[in-house]
Amino acid sequence: MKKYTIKDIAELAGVSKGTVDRVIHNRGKVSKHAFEKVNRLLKEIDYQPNPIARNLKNNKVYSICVLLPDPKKDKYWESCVDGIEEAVQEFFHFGITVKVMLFDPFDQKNFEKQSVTALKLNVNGMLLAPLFQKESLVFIKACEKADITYFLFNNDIEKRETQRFVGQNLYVSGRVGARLIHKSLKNNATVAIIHIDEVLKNATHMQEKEKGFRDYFDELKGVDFEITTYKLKHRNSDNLKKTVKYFIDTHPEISGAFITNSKIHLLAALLKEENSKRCIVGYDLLPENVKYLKSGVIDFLIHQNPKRQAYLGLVFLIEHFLFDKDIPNKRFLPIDIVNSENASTYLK
Amino acid sequence: MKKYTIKDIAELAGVSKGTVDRVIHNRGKVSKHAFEKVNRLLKEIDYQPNPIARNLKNNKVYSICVLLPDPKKDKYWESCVDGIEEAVQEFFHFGITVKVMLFDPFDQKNFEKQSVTALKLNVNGMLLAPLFQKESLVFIKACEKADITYFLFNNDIEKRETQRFVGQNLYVSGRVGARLIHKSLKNNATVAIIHIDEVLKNATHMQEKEKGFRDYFDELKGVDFEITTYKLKHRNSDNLKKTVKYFIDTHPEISGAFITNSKIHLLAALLKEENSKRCIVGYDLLPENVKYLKSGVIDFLIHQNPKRQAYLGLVFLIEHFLFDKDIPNKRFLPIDIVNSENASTYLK
DNA sequence: ATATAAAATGTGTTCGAGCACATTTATTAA
DNA sequence: TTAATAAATGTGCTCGAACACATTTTATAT
Repeated sequence: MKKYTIKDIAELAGVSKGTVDRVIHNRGKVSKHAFEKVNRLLKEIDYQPNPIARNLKNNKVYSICVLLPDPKKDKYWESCVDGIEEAVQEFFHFGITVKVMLFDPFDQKNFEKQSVTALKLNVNGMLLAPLFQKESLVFIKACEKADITYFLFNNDIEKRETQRFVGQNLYVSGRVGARLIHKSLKNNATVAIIHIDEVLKNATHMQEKEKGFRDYFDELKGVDFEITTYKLKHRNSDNLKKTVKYFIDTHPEISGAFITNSKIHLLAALLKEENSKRCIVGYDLLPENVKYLKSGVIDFLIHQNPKRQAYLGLVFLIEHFLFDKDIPNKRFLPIDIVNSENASTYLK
Repeated sequence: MKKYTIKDIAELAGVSKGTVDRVIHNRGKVSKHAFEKVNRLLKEIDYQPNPIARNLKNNKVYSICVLLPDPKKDKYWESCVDGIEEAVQEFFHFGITVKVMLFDPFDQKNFEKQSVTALKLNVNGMLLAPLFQKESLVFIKACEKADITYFLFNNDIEKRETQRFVGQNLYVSGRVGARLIHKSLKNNATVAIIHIDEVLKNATHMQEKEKGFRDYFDELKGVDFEITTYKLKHRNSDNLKKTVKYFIDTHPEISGAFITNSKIHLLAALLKEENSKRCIVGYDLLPENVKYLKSGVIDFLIHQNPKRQAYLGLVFLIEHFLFDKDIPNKRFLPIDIVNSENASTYLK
């Protein structure tokens, strides 16, 4: 398995390396005869340019902006920063500049403001967690207009032409939660789907999870689960706690609960002791959540792997710029089920 | 954040790049004065050589041998080949040669024979799945003597000085299985640990899983699980089926079963219909196993990710040779819990 | 036929690290 | 002091792709 270089191809075709280069890059200024001869050889040999040499000379500097929610406002996003860091480290020598911009996940206006600033940075690529549907769509259109290559992670948005997305299939994710609760509770039980502190207008991802959850139970035969959806929504965290407590006190019949985001610790904090007759399933390996998982209050967490999502999204953009790789269409990541025993294997 | 080159350092220190090079690689022939000046600068700047340029010139060709069980004899190993393929593809241009050697996982003599052949290949590195404890230890000693850098994957072996291993923590893996069964069956049940078709003398990995499984239940309070270990061992697959069938017929009281390897489909084939009062947990996403997972006969599979294990093991060796990276000590991979709903997210 | 433009092809430099070899400077022996 | 030797330092080439620029060949106009 020989490694062919441009020089090898040139010699085989009886031309100079300049001509081979022109053929490879379609720069024109090549006679039909030479073009065909070289092209045939390239195909025959399945020539792959040496990626090492290719990037040595590369004096271009590509800039990418990552637009994601402020981890201070929602800890879920903390590990994304690690993933971005990792990718930056990995491609440091290739001339990649990454600028991280944060926005308030509870404030559309702030997102709009930050996205306008991001556009002004005049970057080559944009990695975005499109929390707000409508505003994100506007932003993406603006990126297209400004010839900025964009990529989405965490959640997808509807009504898009392109398919540039990395993350989990949230519908399937809801089904996974349903299966876990079903297997734990057996037939006949009262189950709650709980959306905590979400702006539902924009949170189609919550709805996707709910749909998957409900579909799973709808498809079952011979069992009788009663499923109700609850929305606990408050900005103020003290208020939220009161609401959750009230909710728990007034719903003693619920034996299974599916909390559709990482806020599950707010509910777990009020449940305290382990109860093997109950099944509580939620999302994400926040330290708070893992604590309740290990103490047995939470039974399962679904790991959305935000770190890997951010890492991969960034790497896709970088490799597109550096190596002309195609940007992938909808890359779905594994949906990891975590219990008290395997939690530690996912943390670092 | 400027990218410093050897030339930059040389200019700053007022010496030639040759001197800087000698300092970096400790080749000597440098005056104390120059050495210190350059070294101070290197540290101050935190100089990192450009990995691209570094490998361009590299005319050395490193060879690695992968010694793993024949996937034809045990399908578990099939996906390892994909992982190896992936790594080879990724590092093709860096001058890496990989030779895969297969051995019969049920025949120690064959392993010994193949390992002797492998040693004769005169490779730089060796990636090994050390199924047979004693023989593998002998082989590793031989590698050390022949100055071959080795790395282990899938299972570790005892009594080694070095810690070069990538795979899962099998003790933890057993605990994960136990937690799944515990959560599904609640208090009081009869549970079986089943080792199918294993040569136990060498299969310390089975024992690790069993220990984790039992420890989990031993640590529980106020519950009464009865746990029994069964060994179903036959080379001939027809015989095995008969044994399994006999086992099932004579143990109707068992409501939970933990099968410690990928052979779980042999048992599942005889269980047929779904039963929500039962909990069957096993290992690995073989097509056969996934089939029974989706039909509800198997409740959970623990994914050992052999593809990633082989991939990472190979990459560690390659990066050690190419970039002088340290070989990692015991890299434990996540233990993935798979049910009927998230299975597809792990398959390609 | 010859000048001129256009097309095709070839040549040479660059990127950064690594290493062989050339050159300069310091040290020791005669 | 000078020659011989050792130590220290500098120079220049290589890897493969990319691209600017030089040169040659072909086509077109006068």
